[in-house]
Amino acid sequence: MSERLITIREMCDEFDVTPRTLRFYESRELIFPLRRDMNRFYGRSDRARLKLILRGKRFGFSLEEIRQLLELYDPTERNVTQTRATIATAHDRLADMERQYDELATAILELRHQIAEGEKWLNSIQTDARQTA
Amino acid sequence: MSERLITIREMCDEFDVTPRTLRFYESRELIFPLRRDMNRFYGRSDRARLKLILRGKRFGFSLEEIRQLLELYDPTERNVTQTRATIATAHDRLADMERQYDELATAILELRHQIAEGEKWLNSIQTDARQTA
DNA sequence: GGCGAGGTTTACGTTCACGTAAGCCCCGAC
DNA sequence: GTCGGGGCTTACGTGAACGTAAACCTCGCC
Repeated sequence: MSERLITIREMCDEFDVTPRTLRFYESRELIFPLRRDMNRFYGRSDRARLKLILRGKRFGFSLEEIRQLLELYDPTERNVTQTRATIATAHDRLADMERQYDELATAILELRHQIAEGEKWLNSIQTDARQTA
Repeated sequence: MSERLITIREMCDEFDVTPRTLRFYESRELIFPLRRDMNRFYGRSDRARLKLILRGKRFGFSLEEIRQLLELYDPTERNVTQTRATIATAHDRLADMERQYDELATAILELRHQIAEGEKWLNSIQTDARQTA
């Protein structure tokens, strides 16, 4: 299938990150670009993983938590006991995310309400100004 | 109404944080406990604010972003231009949260799928073991 | 009256997730 | 040939969000 490999710069442009960030993620074993004479080349899998990494970060997960989750998405040389552990922690993360989902719904409603209140207050001030004019 | 004031220790127990954390939030002007002869006493407002702070943190917001949001929830001496700015950034945060809400829904579905795949794989291994036995 | 528990300030230490700078290699252009 | 551009490693710096230690005060209690 001749995987389309891209350089670190193309990767950075595509995902809006710095080379330092990609090398850092690699050092933490979150991505595994192909190394050819000292240079890095990123394939489809690396792009998929980076996408998941950035998404995980937006949800407030640490890189270590994300690394554990990535093991689940990656069907490389699975060991049974290892996979069991991965799935167990994945269940925990899933529970976290479901809790966060509900909380987020509540927070969004409350924030909308507060914004509406604030705007109402601003309008009342405007009205006062017009009346006293 | 004789507001029920609680000590720093009670506050810590109620929200599972350390005294250091509460003092730190105070130094960053996120909460404003009453000071009586060198001691801190927390009221209803402080508890409400701390709840919002901890929730904001779970969503990945920085303390500074949270501080700005808190201004919206707090109707103390509002200035018009100030409130306008607060509401503007609140709209941004709201957009962030709505994006995150949608992303989270997708991520949850994908994670559930991956967990199911992992469990299916584990079962297939179990079956192989039985068959080869 | 001493002392332990709980509060306070000040200040340096720590972890995470990178930023930034120094120094080196290699390659294509001028 | 050299020179700039891009990539590499190594290593120290940084901001956020606290942890932790030192040194103090004060209150209730035996």
